[in-house]
Amino acid sequence: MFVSVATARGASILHADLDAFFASVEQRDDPGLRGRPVIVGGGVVLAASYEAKARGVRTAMAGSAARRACPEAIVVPPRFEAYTQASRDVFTVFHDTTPLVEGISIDEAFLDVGGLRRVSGSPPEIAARLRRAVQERVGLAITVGVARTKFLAKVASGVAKPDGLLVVPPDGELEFLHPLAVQRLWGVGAVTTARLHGCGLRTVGDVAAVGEAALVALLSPGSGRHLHALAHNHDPRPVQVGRRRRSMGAQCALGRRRTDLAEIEATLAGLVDRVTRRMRTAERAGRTVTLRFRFADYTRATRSHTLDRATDHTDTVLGAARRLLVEAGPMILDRGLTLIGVSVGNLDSDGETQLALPFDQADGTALDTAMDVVRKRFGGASLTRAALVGRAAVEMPLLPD
DNA sequence: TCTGGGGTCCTAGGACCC
DNA sequence: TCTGGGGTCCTAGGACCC
Repeated sequence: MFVSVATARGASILHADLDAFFASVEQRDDPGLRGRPVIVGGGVVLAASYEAKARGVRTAMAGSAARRACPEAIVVPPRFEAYTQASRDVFTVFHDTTPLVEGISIDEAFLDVGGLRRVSGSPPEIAARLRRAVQERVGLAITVGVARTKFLAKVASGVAKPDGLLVVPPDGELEFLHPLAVQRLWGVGAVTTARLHGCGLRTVGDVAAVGEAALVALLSPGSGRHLHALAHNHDPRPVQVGRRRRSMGAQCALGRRRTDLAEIEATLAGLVDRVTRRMRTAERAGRTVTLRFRFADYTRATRSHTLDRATDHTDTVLGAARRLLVEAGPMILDRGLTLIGVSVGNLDSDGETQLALPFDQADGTALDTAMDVVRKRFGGASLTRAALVGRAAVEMPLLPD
């Protein structure tokens, strides 16, 4: 594990987000699709080009509804290998910009460029150069938000889409934030939006004007405090380098036809094989096997079992999955299974982890700060080596006791 | 309109231990 | 015989994200 500590000054966090990613890759690779409404995916919309979005097509919309909204749309099947490669190419550009990159998903990442001012220029300059580099080297449009915190940088890129750049200056944060709709807050989805609207809270400013206790009472302790902090622009989370996934899974929609347990078991075996192969490739092992079910009425259920020790063996995972399936058998037959998934969680961490921590003072205290954070986060882990990297980062490999 | 295939994090209750 | 508080782990459900 490594820990890096970077100075936080000014608006130095970038949130870079590719525009309509899957659809943009399709338009890049097939000139005949450029400028036209493109839908990726058949049964459900995985991605829509901006031309299709302008006609009301939305991600996750049912394919039939999308075709009704936009009959002239060109529907193409997804090419996941092409998207994975494009993502790798874009992340190479990110890593050429700064070592402090936190990948969020296949098409977005946070970059901390606070320590690069003397070498590479101001964060807005770096952001503009990053956008040009992604366009020139990968052929894709990317939107970048620049702010003092991750949350604001993400909100900024959301507002700036598509193909935009938006800088939120440190002295203009609340003026930017408070007029926005509550849905712009990270973690506020349909359910929370409805609850807030029910109380007459429609903008971030409205939420900020309500006390934390009221938000906690309305939502839950966790999300109430979270929302209160964001509305008041408190987001101390650092850019974390090298976060590893905590679970790996695979799932398969079965359609509405009746299936028997033997058929489901065969599907499950295929899913387990897929997941454990990926685990072995990634050199990860896990302990908790979870089955995920979705039923004809779109209700869901999960069943899980935690093994004594972590494994990546197909047969071990399959054995646990089969037992869970048998236990769930009556429920499945009763409610009509339409989707089955399996995932393995509790993945051990056997490699390097990097944290980037903001700190206010010069390099001497950076190390102390980092060690405090590491002790809190990793408990018994001990620091074995520390090295200064550049002017603003400290890297420390850790070994468990 | 009738829904894919990935993931993350939070909450809450119960078992179990000291 | 009747009784505490705190902590961790496991399971299940749910909201949310891309």
